[in-house]
Amino acid sequence: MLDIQLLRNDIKSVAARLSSRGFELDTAEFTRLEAERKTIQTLTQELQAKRNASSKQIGIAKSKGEDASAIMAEIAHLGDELKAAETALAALQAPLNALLMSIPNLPHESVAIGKSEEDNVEVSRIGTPRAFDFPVKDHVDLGEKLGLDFETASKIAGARFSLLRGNLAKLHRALAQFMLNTHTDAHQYTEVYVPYLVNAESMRGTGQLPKFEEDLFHVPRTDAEQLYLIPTAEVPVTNMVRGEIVPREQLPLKFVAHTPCFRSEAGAYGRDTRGMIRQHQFDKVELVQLVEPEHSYAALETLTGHAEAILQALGLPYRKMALCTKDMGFSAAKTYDLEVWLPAQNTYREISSCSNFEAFQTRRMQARFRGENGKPELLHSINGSGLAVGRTLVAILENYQQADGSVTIPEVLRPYMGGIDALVPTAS
RNA sequence: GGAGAGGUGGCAGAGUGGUCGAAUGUACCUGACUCGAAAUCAGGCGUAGGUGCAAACCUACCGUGGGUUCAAAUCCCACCCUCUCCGCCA
Repeated sequence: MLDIQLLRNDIKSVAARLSSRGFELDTAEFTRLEAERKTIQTLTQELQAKRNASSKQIGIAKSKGEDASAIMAEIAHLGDELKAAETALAALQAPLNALLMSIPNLPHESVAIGKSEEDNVEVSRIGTPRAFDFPVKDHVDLGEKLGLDFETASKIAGARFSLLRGNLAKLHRALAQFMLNTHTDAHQYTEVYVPYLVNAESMRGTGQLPKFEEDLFHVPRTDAEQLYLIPTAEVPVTNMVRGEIVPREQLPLKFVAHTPCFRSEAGAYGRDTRGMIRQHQFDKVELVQLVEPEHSYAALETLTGHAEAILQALGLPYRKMALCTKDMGFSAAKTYDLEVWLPAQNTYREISSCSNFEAFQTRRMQARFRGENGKPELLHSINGSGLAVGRTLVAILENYQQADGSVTIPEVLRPYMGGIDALVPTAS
């Protein structure tokens, strides 16, 4: 959510910055609603003030045993008038608030203006894709004999689910463990274990609601509030500070969580249907930081570096992309995507997305700290995948495959794998 | 699942219809005393919003949402959450 003051004071430049990301702000509508709101709010408050003053007089008169019927007669008509004003005000504030909630974040000034993902800027390219002297297989073909089973998953649940067996499942677990240990030990994040089902308020806090309801899995309950399956650990972790005023000396807050993520992929029919690139359920290790505003862009750089450190330790070639205005998510002010090399697709594919949301999320959730002057100020939130576990597994399979269909296990993962150095295909 | 208790300011805790945005304590800030500190004394100390150049004034908020009333922290209804005991349970 943007600061409404910004819209009141300088809606033209806000609209200009928003149009760079393809969002056309209805400035006429906002200005109209806002002008009406001002009039009606002032009127409402005047009526309330009158009522309060008179009620006080009645109270004083009665406590002295005097007759208050004169004052009471004077404001007898006030009730209906006030009720009408309050109703009118509420009827204005609802659409005003809905409009405000539907406006995406302003892109940071360093973000390239673009029309599509074609305009994203490559910041760096690390590692060299390996030269293969045999025809490369993709992770589906490789996985067939290594324990990757889509048929059974689809029998159990349906399309866009996967099932892992044996050492492949263990490798998946090893990746998550390795990432968690690296972030807690080397990068000083606090590990948290969080709910995978959250309430609507939390979804509003991080920006999934009200606009992206169709992307979420719902869990209706007969005798209780509806819950949602988390699409990313960003939701429960960032909402830890919802409504809190964090003591300044505790900042920055740095959390890491390993959770499954659930996405309906409603708008993705037909895209990435092969393999485990795009699933309804996948695991992710998520990094979240809550920092003072002046440090948030530095924090975005270091957090992105923490995600990169995993790719580097695993020896996976990747590139770092600075997303252009059009390709960024709704809540982000600036985003880096990390894209890992997938030899079978002969391309780089997103494996991590690291964003600075500035105060966009924390304003919605009123997550604050006490600034130098003692006044509460909004925190900035930053998060990023460090990394998506399923896609990392895919990258390992494809980049570390051997001619015989086996897959070498990267050095750093072997301690988590009981010392074995390769996944070996089954005979059949 | 059954029975009960309760949600008030950073914390504790009073307040059952009227000068209550809320006593008191504590924490915190400022000042006085002190060489300094402690103790003591005095003052200050919630959040959001509106009008205004400002000073200031006004409005809302006592778990959430409705309702009754001239007036609600206080009465009524619904919901959410927490705690205790019993039962069940990974």
